[in-house]
Amino acid sequence: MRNSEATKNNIIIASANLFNTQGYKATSISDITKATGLTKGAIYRHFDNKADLEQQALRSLAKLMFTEIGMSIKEAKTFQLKMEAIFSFFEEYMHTPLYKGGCPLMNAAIEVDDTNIVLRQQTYNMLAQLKESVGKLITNGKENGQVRKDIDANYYGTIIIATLEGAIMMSRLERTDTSIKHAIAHLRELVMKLSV
Amino acid sequence: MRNSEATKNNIIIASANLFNTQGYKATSISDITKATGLTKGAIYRHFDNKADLEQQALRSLAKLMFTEIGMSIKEAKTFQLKMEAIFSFFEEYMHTPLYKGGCPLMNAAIEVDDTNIVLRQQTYNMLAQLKESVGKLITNGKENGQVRKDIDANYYGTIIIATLEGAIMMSRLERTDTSIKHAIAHLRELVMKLSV
DNA sequence: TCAATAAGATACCAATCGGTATCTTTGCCT
DNA sequence: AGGCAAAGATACCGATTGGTATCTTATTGA
Repeated sequence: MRNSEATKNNIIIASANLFNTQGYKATSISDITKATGLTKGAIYRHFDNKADLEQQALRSLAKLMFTEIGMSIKEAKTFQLKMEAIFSFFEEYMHTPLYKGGCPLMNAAIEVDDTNIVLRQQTYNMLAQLKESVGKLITNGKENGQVRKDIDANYYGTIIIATLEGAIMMSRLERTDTSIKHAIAHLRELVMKLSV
Repeated sequence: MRNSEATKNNIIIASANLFNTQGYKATSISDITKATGLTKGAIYRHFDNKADLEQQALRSLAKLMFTEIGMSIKEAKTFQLKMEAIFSFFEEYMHTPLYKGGCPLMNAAIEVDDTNIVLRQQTYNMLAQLKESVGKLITNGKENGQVRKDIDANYYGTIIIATLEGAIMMSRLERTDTSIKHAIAHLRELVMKLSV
C-alpha cells in the first residue's frame, strides 16, 4: 500500500497552513484537495470529518511552535538569554515564519467562537502552556538568583505574552516589523528591571 | 413607505454584531435574515453585496469604538487622566461591551487576508487612527508639561496598544479579566514613568 | 504469481452559499 | 380615493459546501 502516514502528515501540514492563513471555517475541503493534490476521498480516509482535521492541524501548529521555542530556550543558559531567545523567535519569525499566516494561537483564539468548543479548549490549553513556559522561566530565574525575589511570575508572564501577541497583530496588519521591534525593545527594558 | 434609513441601520447593527462574533466570512446572509427578521430581498435592497455590508458594518463598529473612547478622553483633562479613561474603557468593556465578540480592530485584523483588500485597508486605517490618538495624547502631554520631553510618542503608543490588544485576546480566551487587569496595572506603571 | 487489502479516485448527495428577478405590500401625495 | 413608487417578501438560480458510497489502483505477503 502507499505510505499512509506520510500522506496523512502532508494533509495536516497543508491544511494547517491554509487554516492559519485563511481561517478554519473559511478553508474548504476542496481548498485542501488543491493544496495537497489529493482528492476528497483520500482526505476523508485519514480524518473522520473536517473538525477532526482542524484539531489535528492546530495540534501540529502548536507542536511546531512549542518545540521551536522550547529548543531555543533550552540552549540559552540564563534567564536573560532565555528571554532573548523568545524575543528573537518572535522577531525573526516575521521574516522567516515557521508557518504562514501569523501566530496560530492568536489566529485560533480570535476565530473560535462557542460553536467550536473543542478547538476553543485546544487554543485555551495552548495559551496556558505558553503562560506556564514564561512563568517557569521567571520562577527558575528567581531560584537561580537572576530575577528579583519580589517578582510575580504569573503577572509578568501575562504582560510579556500580551505585548508580543498584540505587537504581532499590529506588525502583520502594517506589513512592517517596527511594532514588534518596539514591543521587544520595551520588553528588554522590562527584563532588565526584573533582573537582580 | 417604511422607514428605510432605520431598517438599513438595523441591518448594519445586527450584522456588525454577527461579523464581530462569528467572523465576516463565517456569517451568512441567512444568518443576518434570522437576526433582523428581514428577508434576503430586503437586505439586498440596501446593500450592493455582502462585501458592501461588511464594510459598512466594520465602519459602524469603528465609529462606535472611536466615539466612545474619544468622548471619555475628552472629559479627562490631564494626560494621566486621559490614559486612565482609555484603560477603563478596555477594562469595563470586558463586562459591559459596546459590541459583542471582542475588539473589532483585532477581529478584523486577524481575519482579513489578501483576498479582501478593502476590508484590510479599512482595518489598517482603524489601527492607524488608534495609534495616532494615543500618540497625540502623549505629544499633547509633552506640550503641557505632563510628559517627559524625551519620550517617543509613536514608540509608546505602539507599546500601549499592543499590550491592551494582546491582553484582551487573552482575557477573552480565558474568560477572566485577570489578564487585562494585569496589563492595565503594568501600563499604569508605564504612564507614571512617562510622567514628568 | 496472484489474491487480499489498503489507499486513493470518482461520482454523487442534500444543504447552503451569495445573488437576482419578480411579485406583493405599504404609505405618501395629489 | 386612488395611483405611484419605494420597501420588503417570495421563489428561484448556479456554484459550492461537508460528507459518503462505490469503484479503481497499488502494494504486500503467501
